[in-house]
Amino acid sequence: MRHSKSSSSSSTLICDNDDRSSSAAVLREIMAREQSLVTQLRALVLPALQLAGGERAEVVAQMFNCILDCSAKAMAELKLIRLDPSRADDALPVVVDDKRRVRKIFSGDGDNAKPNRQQRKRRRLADDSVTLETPVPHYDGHQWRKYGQKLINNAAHPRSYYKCAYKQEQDCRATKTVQQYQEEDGGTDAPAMYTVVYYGQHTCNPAGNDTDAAAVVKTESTDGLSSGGDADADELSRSDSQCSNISVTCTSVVVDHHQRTASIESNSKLLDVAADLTNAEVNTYDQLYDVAAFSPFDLDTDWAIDAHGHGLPKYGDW
DNA sequence: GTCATTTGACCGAC
DNA sequence: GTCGGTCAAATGAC
Repeated sequence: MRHSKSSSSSSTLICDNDDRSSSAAVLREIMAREQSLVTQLRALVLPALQLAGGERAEVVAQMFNCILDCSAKAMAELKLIRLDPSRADDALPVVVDDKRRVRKIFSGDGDNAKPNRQQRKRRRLADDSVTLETPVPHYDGHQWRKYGQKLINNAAHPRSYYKCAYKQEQDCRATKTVQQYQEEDGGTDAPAMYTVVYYGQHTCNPAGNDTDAAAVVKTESTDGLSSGGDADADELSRSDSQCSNISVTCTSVVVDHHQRTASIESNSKLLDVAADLTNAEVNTYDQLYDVAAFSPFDLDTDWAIDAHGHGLPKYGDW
């Protein structure tokens, strides 16, 4: 995480338009890195928690989803500020889209529209996306269905296209593309790296439960405190404290100086979580990145290989 | 038989 | 005209 950029930009978000756009760009970069780290950390932490006890893994999984969701929403808000600087003081989220795309979609209702074809191509602006770089592109907490693959110009590997597995059931329009950009290096144990671009927000609810992760975390926290009566009580209580702090962040997505500070504070808790679970020294975000980038695929028999030859940890269905 | 993936074709954006 | 995103029939795995 680029602390220096974060701190230097934190006081200039609401300023003149140029400074605001610049700060928003810096924040977007920071948050994209944050999302990448959280995604990789989740792939590392959850299997370890699953071995220790499934219930806590479920809670942590919900927390990770909550954090990623908050980041995505904050990113979207930053984009709105960039597109319309007058919105910097407006906390209400609105949907923005490419004007041409909107016109095309609505004109599809016309008599000249070809059946089932008017929305076939919906080119999306880069502003409608979140990009991550990760060694575990297929492990992000959502279920996806591959619907296409294409060779892209000047790319060594094809790009795969995925849509949410609940698109038909719940009309969830989230999609993503996955493209490998770095070969696996057996000499240095460096895993293959992929660029994952997410489009749109998930509107599905796969478990059919209340998706208010903050509320779920709060409930678990109460249970944990009341039931912890042995040597694990202190550890449980400490984890619950982390849950509570993160849930506070997750309940708000307004992007201002206050929120960014809160977000960074919560993410610093991830360093503690990573250190506890990996028995490694994780005091900086660079170390967190190093730990999260470690690939245990070849060491753990509880890892499966998916249809694409990628390692997937087994800890239940998402 | 069912479901997910593959793959060629289609189509809009550039 | 080229490129890239999406569709849908074909194919394969179970």
